[in-house]
Amino acid sequence: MLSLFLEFKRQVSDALWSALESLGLETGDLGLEPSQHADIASKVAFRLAAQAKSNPKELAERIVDAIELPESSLIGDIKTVGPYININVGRNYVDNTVTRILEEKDSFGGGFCEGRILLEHTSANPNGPLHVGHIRNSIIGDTLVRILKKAGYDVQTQYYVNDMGRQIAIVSWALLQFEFDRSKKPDHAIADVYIRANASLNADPQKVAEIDKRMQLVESGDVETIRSFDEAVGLAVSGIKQTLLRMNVSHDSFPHESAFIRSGAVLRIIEEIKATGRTKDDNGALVVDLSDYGFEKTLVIQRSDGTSLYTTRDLAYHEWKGERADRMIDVLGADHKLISGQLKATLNAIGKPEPEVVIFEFVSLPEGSMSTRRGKFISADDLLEQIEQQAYLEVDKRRPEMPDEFKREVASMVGIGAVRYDIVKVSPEKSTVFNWKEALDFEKQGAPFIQYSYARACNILKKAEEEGKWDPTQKIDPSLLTEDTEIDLIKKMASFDSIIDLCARDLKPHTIAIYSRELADSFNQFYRFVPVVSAEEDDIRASRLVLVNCAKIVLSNALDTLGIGAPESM
RNA sequence: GGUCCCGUGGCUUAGCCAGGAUAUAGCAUCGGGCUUCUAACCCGAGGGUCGGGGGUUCGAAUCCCUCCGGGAUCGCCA
Repeated sequence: MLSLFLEFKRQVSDALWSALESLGLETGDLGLEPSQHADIASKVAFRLAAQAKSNPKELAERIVDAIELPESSLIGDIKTVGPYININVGRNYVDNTVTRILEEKDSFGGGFCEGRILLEHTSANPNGPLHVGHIRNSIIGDTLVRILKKAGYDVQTQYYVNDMGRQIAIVSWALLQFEFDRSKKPDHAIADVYIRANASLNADPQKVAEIDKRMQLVESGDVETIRSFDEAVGLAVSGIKQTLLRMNVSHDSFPHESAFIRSGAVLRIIEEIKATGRTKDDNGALVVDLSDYGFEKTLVIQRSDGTSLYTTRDLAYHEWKGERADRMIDVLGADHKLISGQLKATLNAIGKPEPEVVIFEFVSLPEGSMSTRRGKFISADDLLEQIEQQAYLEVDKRRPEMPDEFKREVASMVGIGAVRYDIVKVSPEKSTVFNWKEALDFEKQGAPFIQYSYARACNILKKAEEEGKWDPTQKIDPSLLTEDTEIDLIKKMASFDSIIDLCARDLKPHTIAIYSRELADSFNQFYRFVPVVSAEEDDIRASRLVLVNCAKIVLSNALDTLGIGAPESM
């Protein structure tokens, strides 16, 4: 079903077009935009002033005079303010919104897109635990998944497992050299031996030959080497999965790079690229010329020892994905900008569909960039542990009378929510520096603010129910909702689906984070100024209770889209 | 050196792609509000050369050029 806001916008466009037509004016752009002065505003008078041989202010008035509105319009009033045409929604829009939220409940806000999407995110090398840089990928990726699902797409998520790269050769070698600490979470124990192995390889460069040997063996299918790679990867991935699950992130499948070697897909795609005539031999390595795509340097797709590279296997992986989805989306760190551009160009050159790539900039530490190899990182597990402890203290302070189980449950929701919100609220293209003080700060107007609004809505309904004042089946009249804060809240809720639509199109998840905060803000305004349970008249109380129920539904949907828990009490 | 991203009050940040009405919020600071549905809330105040300069335009945080600062990257790592 079309978004009410978009339907309103369409009606505004229609009304303006026909008004312009009656005035004999033409334009390609009505200059419609949301505005702080109206629900939507048009700047069209600026553009057409010259054509109409008039000044913008006068023209705006003439246009508004020429507008005719049908009886059932969602448009309320149209006014000029100087050269601007300000359009507000009408009662129909407000009433429809309430009705629609009650009907659609959990599904309110989406369902207007269709098609299959394969979205890849996180895909961190299994050489240690996820760190605070990786989870920016996970959180952006998972939020996008939730947005796209909400929009109506059939979304499958994948974590592409590097089980053949140099790092993994080092990890599997490390497991033979050093003792693996079974008492630790396996991804952390893997990092320990990986860091030791790197130090050892640095100290004695002759050992590097052993790593090269292992890479050749694994690619040629040596059973024992494959087994040892698999063991290393399995240990790391099992730990990574636990961390992701703790953050409400899950993947539908974990395709392994090696599968594309063993299926022969890598060799096939190399042949396809060769057939374009773009390849040449460069000191024994096979390289692709992408200069016509703007890449000065060639792309290596086969080493001089005949083994494949990450890029080659990634090409085969994307070919496979392209055959199974209408849209492919990859969430990648800024270090992948160049390589993903080359990947897209190569796919294009062989006539295959290209992925849409969402790039996020790095999270660094005050002392510099993070590195698993050097052991310079803050693990996601550490962050989650600390933030949940911090959250527990906050709950304990505010609700000392509640049982420990309640406190832990809320602390978990609030802590995880705070981490997810803090990360997703910032545009992906901003690079950030991790800071413990800020990461553990609950005073910011972030996830807890939104969760608290939800809990407040739940509490009102609970209280009304206890007093026998709440009957969810009762028919109400939405037109009794006339307070400014009530109308503002309803309008804000109405725009949820247009935000989902925008996010699904632009792949910018921070928009939904900002919307959710604004929604909570609107609810808090309503909460502050309008009594619900204690409202004097029965029919007004009933319609306000319905409004609270609507807010509960939309807040819950928004939180769900952010992957943040919605506590009924906190 | 080339290429890409970022630069908005003390700090964090929206708006920029599709240029227009007093530049968005939060934190911090200062002041006010709990006998009324949980104050993880609400109200108010101060605080901004939108990195610098130039250009396009009736109009630039937004588009173009240039410089400065930060991040990323520049074939057989991923």
